[in-house]
Amino acid sequence: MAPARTLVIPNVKTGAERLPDRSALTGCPWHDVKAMLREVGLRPTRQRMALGWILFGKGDRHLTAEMLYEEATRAKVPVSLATIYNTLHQFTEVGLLRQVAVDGSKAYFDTNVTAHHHFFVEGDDEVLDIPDADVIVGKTPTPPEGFEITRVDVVVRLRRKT
Amino acid sequence: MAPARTLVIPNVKTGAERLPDRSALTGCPWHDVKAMLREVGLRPTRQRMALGWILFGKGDRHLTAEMLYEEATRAKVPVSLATIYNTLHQFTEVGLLRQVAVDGSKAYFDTNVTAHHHFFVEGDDEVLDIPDADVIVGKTPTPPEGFEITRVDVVVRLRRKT
DNA sequence: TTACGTGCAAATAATTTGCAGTCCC
DNA sequence: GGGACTGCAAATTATTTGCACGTAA
Repeated sequence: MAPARTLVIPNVKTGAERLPDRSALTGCPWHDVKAMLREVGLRPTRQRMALGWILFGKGDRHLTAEMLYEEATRAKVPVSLATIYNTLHQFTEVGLLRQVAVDGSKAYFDTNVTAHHHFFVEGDDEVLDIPDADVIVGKTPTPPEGFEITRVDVVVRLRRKT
Repeated sequence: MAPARTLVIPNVKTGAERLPDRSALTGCPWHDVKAMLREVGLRPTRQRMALGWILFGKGDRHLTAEMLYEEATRAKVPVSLATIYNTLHQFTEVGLLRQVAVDGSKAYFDTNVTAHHHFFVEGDDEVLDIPDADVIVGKTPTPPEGFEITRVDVVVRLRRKT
């Protein structure tokens, strides 16, 4: 009997609560990104448009700043690394992205901001979404006195079979 | 055969002056640091002894390299940061420590190497163990073809109640 | 003795910041 | 035009490395 999802993640968000509507992103990416930026109150500049396009133009992605920089460069979009970092953080603040801490060294940004968890492939340093129904946190632990839970992150670390 | 010898720690002037009962070393089956190091094949040098003492002398701990460095310095144990890093990694390799990736920026080392999960206090950047029975990963997800699971990490992020 | 350890300082890697110049509204 | 945005380079932070010297077995 498929019990209802046990995973309950208290999604305590400050400020703007609504998740940006990306349902229409299948259409003209350029137009969509501009609307998306307007919606969250970010000025649709050339570089933010281009980065938004790269980020949200092809499904769920997990990128580091460096990866996005290379991709932008490859796409002939001249953006500085500093702007990449700024943009990633701004997008995260307004809820367009989610930062995931899978690996100690670098920060990954996830275009899927709904509640879900991750595989992390050791060695390749690759991040994958875990299919939604696949991980269940049975019992959310009781936080210590005076604290509240902001998020529960599950990282399933993988290695290539020998 | 002499019984387990007193560990010689140079001039420890912190509050924890007394020699801890080694039988109470939670998660550490060895009876003293020297034996512990021998057992894992590491030469018991002065600095490794001192760091092992600090790490395993008082229950489960979550330390960064910087924290351990400061504590060693405070305890009048002259150790360089490079040696701290070397030692932490060597200890991790032989299974005395476990590295936890809770926060993107710095690496935490946990003296509790048994299977368990963590609270992470945002802002304070503090790491706490979650009581053993408190989190249950109900269903381990199926890894993608060709991969096997090495570990499942659960991080429950906390914030101070306002 | 001699290989393993250690300290120091310089080298990397990831990210942030200061500030002058640029561009959207 | 003015304030938001961007780029560059220099600054920070966390960690690693190269190499001469020290020390446990």
